[in-house]
Amino acid sequence: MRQPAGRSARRSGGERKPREERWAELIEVATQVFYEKGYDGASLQDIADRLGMLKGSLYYYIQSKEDLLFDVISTVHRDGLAVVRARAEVEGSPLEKLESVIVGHVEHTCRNLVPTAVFLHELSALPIDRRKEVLGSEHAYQGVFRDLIEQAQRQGDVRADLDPRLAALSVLGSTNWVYRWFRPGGAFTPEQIGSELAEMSIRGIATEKALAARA
Amino acid sequence: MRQPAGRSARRSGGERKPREERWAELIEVATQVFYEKGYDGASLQDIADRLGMLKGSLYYYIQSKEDLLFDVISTVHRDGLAVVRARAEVEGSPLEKLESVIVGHVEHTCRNLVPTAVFLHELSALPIDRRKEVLGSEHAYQGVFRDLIEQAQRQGDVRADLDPRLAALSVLGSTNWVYRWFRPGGAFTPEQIGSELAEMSIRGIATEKALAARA
DNA sequence: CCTACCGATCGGTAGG
DNA sequence: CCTACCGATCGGTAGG
Repeated sequence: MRQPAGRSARRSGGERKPREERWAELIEVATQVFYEKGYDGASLQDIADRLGMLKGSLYYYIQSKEDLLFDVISTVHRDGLAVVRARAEVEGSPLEKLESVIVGHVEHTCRNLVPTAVFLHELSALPIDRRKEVLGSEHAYQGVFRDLIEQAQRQGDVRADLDPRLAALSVLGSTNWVYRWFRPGGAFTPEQIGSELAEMSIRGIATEKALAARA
Repeated sequence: MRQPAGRSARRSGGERKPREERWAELIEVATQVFYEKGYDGASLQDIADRLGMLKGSLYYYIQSKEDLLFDVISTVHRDGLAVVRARAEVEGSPLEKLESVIVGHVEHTCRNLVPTAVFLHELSALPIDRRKEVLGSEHAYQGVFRDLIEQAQRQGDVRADLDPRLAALSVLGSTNWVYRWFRPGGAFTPEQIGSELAEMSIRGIATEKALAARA
């Protein structure tokens, strides 16, 4: 790790910032620009402009444009996965866990709208090996939902005739879609959306027995 | 409308085709390339290569790259909207209509996977006026779902405490998401997916009374 | 449809 | 971080 050099000429007279701090700014700006223009539509020039540096100077921090996308995507995916896994491990029945997982997932999505949108839109811009590095072995995210649905099904809390994969995809669709319409300060809070979507999802797949016991 | 000129030199010896036929090929190829690479990642060179013509020759058919995207997107949107509107008008209760609309929407999505994916991913690449031209006044698509949910709610078939907008977005999320995981020849047929997603959606929002009457 | 081009911009690099 | 640069490619055009 090289250290930034000392007193060279600056572009707009600002103080040079520590590497870590500048890196954080870089990622924040890159996230925003990828969100607005898409990965391919965004240029390093756009990003450099907003940071007040020259395009070539970005290579002091990165090896390639792709590094920026990878950081944005892997961070939001790792954090989101941690949220749902934590909620899948607390005390409770599988159906109760699933409800909590859905709420956590939706709230995390609302609170990380921009990086989540980049993740869901631009994952395909990563080469396949880095894509796998992000997603982990198997569909980790999807697996959390499907496993809980299967467990709930064995307990008679989810309808027996339902395919757990299909049910998981239905729930993930309903919840992930939030990234397309949620607006901070809009008609609904993340908590409202989380609890309402969870309610609809649970009712959509649960047995009458489980629903009666819940009330 | 100019007619293609007669006997000029050809690139690979093939016969020159009628304008309409060639235009259909152009759109088909463009749809596929936009799907694979995204609109910004796709070049007119890519498209011309697959058609066996030169990049500049594309301008015999189009005025700009954007024309291609606009055609792809407006066609699939128009067709999909026609499907759900037709099903919203047949005989039946609002809840029955909604179920039919969901089935139709999902099956249309499965059978038009590639253009649907381009629509859902690249709409934002269109300038705002052409975007509005595609979507029509207000959110036409979303409106079909929301209106039916509101009507069903007035009849006591959808839970009274549910926000119809939120419910519509939940259903649209679950069903639109199909474009990300459906594979022709995979584990599920479009009919299966349509009927299962509809079942989950209806159960998720309906009152117990309506569900009992349905069975 | 092809020939033959153009200006602009892209991601990226050597050297300091 | 800046200076100064490169090869490649982009969408698009004039003229036939």
